[in-house]
Amino acid sequence: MIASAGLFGQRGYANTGIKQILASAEATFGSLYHYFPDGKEQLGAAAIRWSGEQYGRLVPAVFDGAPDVATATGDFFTGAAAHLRDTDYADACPIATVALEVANTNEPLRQATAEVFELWITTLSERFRSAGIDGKPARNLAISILAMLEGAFVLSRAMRSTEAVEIAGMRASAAVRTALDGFDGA
Amino acid sequence: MIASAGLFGQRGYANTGIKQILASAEATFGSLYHYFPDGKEQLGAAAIRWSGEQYGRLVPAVFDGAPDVATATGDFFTGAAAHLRDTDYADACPIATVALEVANTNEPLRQATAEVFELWITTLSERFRSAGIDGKPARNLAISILAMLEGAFVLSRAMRSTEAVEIAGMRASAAVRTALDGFDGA
DNA sequence: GTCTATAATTTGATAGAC
DNA sequence: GTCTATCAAATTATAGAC
Repeated sequence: MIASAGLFGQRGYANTGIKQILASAEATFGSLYHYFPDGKEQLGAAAIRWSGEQYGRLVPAVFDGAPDVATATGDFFTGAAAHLRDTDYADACPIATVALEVANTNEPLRQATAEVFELWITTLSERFRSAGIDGKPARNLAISILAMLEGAFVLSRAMRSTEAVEIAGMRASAAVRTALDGFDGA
Repeated sequence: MIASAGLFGQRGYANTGIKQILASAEATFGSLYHYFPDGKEQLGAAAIRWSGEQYGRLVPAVFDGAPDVATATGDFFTGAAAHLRDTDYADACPIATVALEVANTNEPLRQATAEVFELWITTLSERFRSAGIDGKPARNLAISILAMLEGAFVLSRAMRSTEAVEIAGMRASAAVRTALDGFDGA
């Protein structure tokens, strides 16, 4: 599972072969089709949901240790930039590549990615609400920040530079701080 | 070319077969390999660059008709949201899907996507500079806005809702307006 | 230059031994 | 439950007729 999730996230769904996954996981066809009778698609959906839950845990991991949600948001982007560098720009969002691939070609997988994004948005929104931001503005802020992160990942991976993630991180952090100060609720 | 660019953009590189492209373009193997001797990879690189140039033309198309660059930025996102709806969430960024797929698996194609992103950033930056924003802040603003657009595309396509693009558009427009007012240069 | 037929390889999936 | 051998289909690419 962890192997397939990693490969799907880095290379995409269509671009990752079952044999490649089996080799990476040191598993065989027999065991894979025993646990996933519907094959690649079922494995893909499970990998998406597993990645979504794992990556979502970064939110408490980062936010619990920060003095406030604006700082935490900045820290999240800083950490993402470091991880990008450490993995030679391979590890960014674990589901974005697949999400774009399957958006109009595979409805079950598309639903899995949509559920994960909704989970992340909800998780972030609750953090902002706990910090005193109203419900709707908190959700909009969460969507904005997730969009900045996802888009910055696209640019940073393609351009092999953390510049985009760093710039987006500063802007995201500033957006949260502004919302905290009550001057902006968009 | 236009057919291959459309398919690559909507379904990704690995997920789009040559036969599918030939059928969609009503062409044959003979003509394709006559113009693109190196096959799919060469076609992919050409499609990325062609898409990049075409999509880049939307910037003057939108910005020339707007009263100021902040309004133009908002208009761009509004237009993108409408186009998403019109195409059943198939048409968003023409190169993002491929960019993520190839970032760590195909260096020639990765370079093509990086060049396109750099072109778009430059194009946007010049618009902001013409509006009176300084060089470095103008580039950072362009990167931020492109990241918001790309990320919002990911969320909107996966969730089949224009919500993310609309929210990102408001924030992007506001960011440009703030930069114009000289209060912010990040 | 354009076409069809085919080659060579790889893909996801299955069968059946153990 | 796990393995290997194998299948049928699809993939990119090429050859050679026209």
